[in-house]
Amino acid sequence: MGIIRKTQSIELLLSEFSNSTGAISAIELIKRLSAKVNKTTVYRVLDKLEDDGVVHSFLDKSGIKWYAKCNSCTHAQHFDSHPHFQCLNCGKVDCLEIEVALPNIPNRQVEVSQILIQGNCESCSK
Amino acid sequence: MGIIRKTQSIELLLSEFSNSTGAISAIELIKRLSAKVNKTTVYRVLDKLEDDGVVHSFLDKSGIKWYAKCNSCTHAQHFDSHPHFQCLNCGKVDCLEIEVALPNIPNRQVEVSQILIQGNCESCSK
DNA sequence: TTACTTTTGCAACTTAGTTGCGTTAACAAA
DNA sequence: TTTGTTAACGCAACTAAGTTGCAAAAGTAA
Ligand SMILES: [Mn+2]
Ligand SMILES: [Mn+2]
Ligand SMILES: [Zn+2]
Ligand SMILES: [Zn+2]
Repeated sequence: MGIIRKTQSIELLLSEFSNSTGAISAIELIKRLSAKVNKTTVYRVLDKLEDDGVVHSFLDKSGIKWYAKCNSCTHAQHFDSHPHFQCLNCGKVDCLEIEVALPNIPNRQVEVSQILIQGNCESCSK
Repeated sequence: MGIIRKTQSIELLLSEFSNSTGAISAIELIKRLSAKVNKTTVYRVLDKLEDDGVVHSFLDKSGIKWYAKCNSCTHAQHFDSHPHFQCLNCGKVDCLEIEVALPNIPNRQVEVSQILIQGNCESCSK
């Protein structure tokens, strides 16, 4: 079940995402909002936002959770199956709006795929 | 620093890998060897085997660590950058010996990429 | 306001993995 | 075969991300 009431915590989380282009880790959000929102609430709100198609989540190489805004997802369907890029220098993570074509895999039915690419971002590759 | 002495724990870990075609999670290895090897040792041996190019590791969707045999890697270089496949039905995980061509990503230097594909394996897709 | 129900904070818990340290066991040299 | 060196080990305690249960607080519609 998604979001039903417009509460302060939800507004605060949403404004973090609207002030940001890239992805934000759950840990970073907890840190940023620590004065105003409890970490349990942060996790719970993120869950609900994801459930509603407002944000999507993925894990980085060290297994921690990141969230980014969705473009046109709904409670019924998530379309965000794009790769994510993590800069090995500055740590920034963002969504790549590109399609990666997976070759056919013999005898296997593909349902989902997650692609994490690491390297140097635009600002860090000079 | 990699493996220097051929100890019992190392032999036991190695035999788990030689008796298996797919990947094995650290947790599963700890469970299987719990009577003979301490979990700290399991983690430390896996680290060293990876360092020596004997196995490679990756995280699954829930962030837990899996290990699989390498083909022709060494201490100096890991060549295993293939995708991994996890069956959503039986949980089995294995290496896919295929190449996935990533499109060029504007303004970014790609160093590494990790691809986890999920779906139904050969035995589970009937 | 009131009544109802969702959402929140807090503390306690879970789980995968790590660290420090004293003991054990490889293994090379004697 | 014994001995000395030190890598590897077991154990207990710890870390860190995320989860759970429950009582209190805050939305919302009446
Ligand atoms: Mn994304
Ligand atoms: Mn592999
Ligand atoms: Zn960068
Ligand atoms: Zn299967």
